[in-house]
Amino acid sequence: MMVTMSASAGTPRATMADVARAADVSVMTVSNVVNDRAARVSDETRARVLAAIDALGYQVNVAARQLRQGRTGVIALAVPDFSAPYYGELATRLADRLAASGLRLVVERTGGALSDELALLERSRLSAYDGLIMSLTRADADDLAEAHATRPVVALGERGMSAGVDHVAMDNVGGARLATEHLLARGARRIAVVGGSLKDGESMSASRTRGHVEALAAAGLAPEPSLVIEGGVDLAAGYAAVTRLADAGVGFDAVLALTDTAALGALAGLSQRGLSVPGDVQVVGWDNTESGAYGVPTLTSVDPDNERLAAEAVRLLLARLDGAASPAEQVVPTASLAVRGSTRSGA
Amino acid sequence: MMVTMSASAGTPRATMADVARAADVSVMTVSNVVNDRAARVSDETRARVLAAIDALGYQVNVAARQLRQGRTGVIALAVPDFSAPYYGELATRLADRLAASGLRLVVERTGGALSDELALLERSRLSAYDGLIMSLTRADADDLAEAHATRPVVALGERGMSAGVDHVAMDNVGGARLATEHLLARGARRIAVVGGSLKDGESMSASRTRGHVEALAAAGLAPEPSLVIEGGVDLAAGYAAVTRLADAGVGFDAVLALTDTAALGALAGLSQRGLSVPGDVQVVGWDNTESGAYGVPTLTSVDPDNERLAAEAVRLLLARLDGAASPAEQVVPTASLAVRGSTRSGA
DNA sequence: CTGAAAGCGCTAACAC
DNA sequence: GTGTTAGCGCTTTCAG
Repeated sequence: MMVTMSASAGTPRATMADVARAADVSVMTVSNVVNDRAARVSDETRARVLAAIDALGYQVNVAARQLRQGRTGVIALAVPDFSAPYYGELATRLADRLAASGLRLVVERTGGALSDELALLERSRLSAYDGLIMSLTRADADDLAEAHATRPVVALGERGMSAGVDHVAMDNVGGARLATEHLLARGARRIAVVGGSLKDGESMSASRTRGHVEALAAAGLAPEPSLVIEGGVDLAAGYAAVTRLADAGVGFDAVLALTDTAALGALAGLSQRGLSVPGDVQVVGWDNTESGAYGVPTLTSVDPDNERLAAEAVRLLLARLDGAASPAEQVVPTASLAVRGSTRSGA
Repeated sequence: MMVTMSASAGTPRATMADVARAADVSVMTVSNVVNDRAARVSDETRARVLAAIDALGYQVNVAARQLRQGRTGVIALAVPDFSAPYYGELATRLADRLAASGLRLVVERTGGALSDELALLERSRLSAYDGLIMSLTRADADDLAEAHATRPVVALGERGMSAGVDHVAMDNVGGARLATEHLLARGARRIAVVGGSLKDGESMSASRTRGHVEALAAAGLAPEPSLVIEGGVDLAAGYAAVTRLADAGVGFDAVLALTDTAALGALAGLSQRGLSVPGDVQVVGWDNTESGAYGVPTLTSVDPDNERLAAEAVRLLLARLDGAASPAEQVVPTASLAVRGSTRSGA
């Protein structure tokens, strides 16, 4: 361990009043310079003010500005979990698009509990942002409506919601049908659903499982409950699911994992058990992440149309920031399938 | 697309004055209730105030509070890139530890450019946070010192810095030596360094490459420039590096990738080329991420001691928030090697 | 083009 | 226990 010079937190900041004094103008003129209200200040005054700003190292106090005008220029993205690559890719897409409108993105973690998701909506926290994009897993329409958010909120992802909140949803049922049809066409007959749930409802797990069951039914097959593995959709869950099935002697010839992350965990588990993909077991993931595209083997995955999801979320949010008071919209991009090496070729 | 009820941004918020009026007390009493200054308000008054708060749906205005007391309870983590799993895991560890001290973590992206890293340090942006943990790639000691941050800053990661800023560094040279010795002991003789650089300096690439070269030298081997692949350390870079080497007919029997992400890309590229790991080519990554532990095959990786990195970063930051004016510290946890299936067993 | 006054919502410091 | 005063740093409004 090395020890070097002091690391104190710096000088007390200069205020607009300090700058005004140094430049021998009023604070209002400083404010006009800082905010580029061009028409309102002469070139020569501006130069003097800028020099003073530079000399004092002045920076505006965002808290004061926000208190006065109520805006921050920052949008928050709330995700259940920092670690899943999908959310990282989502954040990247959103940040790029928002930057084009002069807005900054920061990412918060909700922890995936209902109470955490609602806490973010409390005005006390939301007020630090101009708007919120929320990747929901627990909260639903009624929760959001009750929360009476004071800033525009766009819900993203899983749940079928209908009321009061702009929502960019995923094509959960359609995507699961596509994936299942693809597997059936390639000879799979016993498909394990990692992260699935046979419960009713609009949760991500339930609606994707429903799409899967519909596709089975269309092919004259009945779902088998022992192949629907409830639990998480992270790496460990995918790994554990295939390992447990194999240990229990439950036969299966395909895996539909409800996230790419779970699918990668399943690939690891299958490899560990000496099962080949796609020879012994075919695997389909969900989200079409880059991490899946670089899997071994490369991962066939449901593509929820990530670019469109991001584009719509930003469009809806910008419209609200612009003051739009139109009814809430629900947008559901159509899912497709990105076919790669983890499922067999040909039909 | 569906259209439902209105999604306006909600009611104008109630202020403390509104609550005070409703409860027939002063704003100061409301403030005391809201901030749990227990001793200063009777149970009966408190109940009345809480009822009013509930009835009006009051929430404190954080901007006003911040303007007054200068603190926000929020710590920012700045990372070059939202997508790399390593940063997600880092954010998770930091958020958990900070939560134990009642602090919230938000994640910002710097984009990995020097100007972006410095922009975050500008007081105008930093003032929204009580402190900043910065995963540096471009900025160094002098840059940070010049930035005169107004809040405590802890630098994290790659660069060897020495002055003025608390810094939790990685054991770049030591980790690279360990990894290289491990590969040499298992029979590797031609080790490709993905993301490496033979330039001088303290950059992540340069210092890890230096450790690698030192280990080669200790074994009486000379580095071969054609095996040091400059460029990125993401999935695509790892994939492209091994693909190009194979196409060019440059023989290699091992890969030292400077991140797990690049290593996973390399695994994908090797698999695609029909090369077996660890039979034909052994692979070592860096960061010891969960994503590597679930690779196919599971990834041997340099473990920078992630838990300790997070713990030290939080410890240093909390000390500064507490007002510590001690000299800047530099902490360098010792790296170790997590040995898994991508390198051969035995010695 | 420039400035003075008022106040955003809150809390520290001090009365009572 | 509770209230009063003052002011954090900025921008809106209106007067010059």
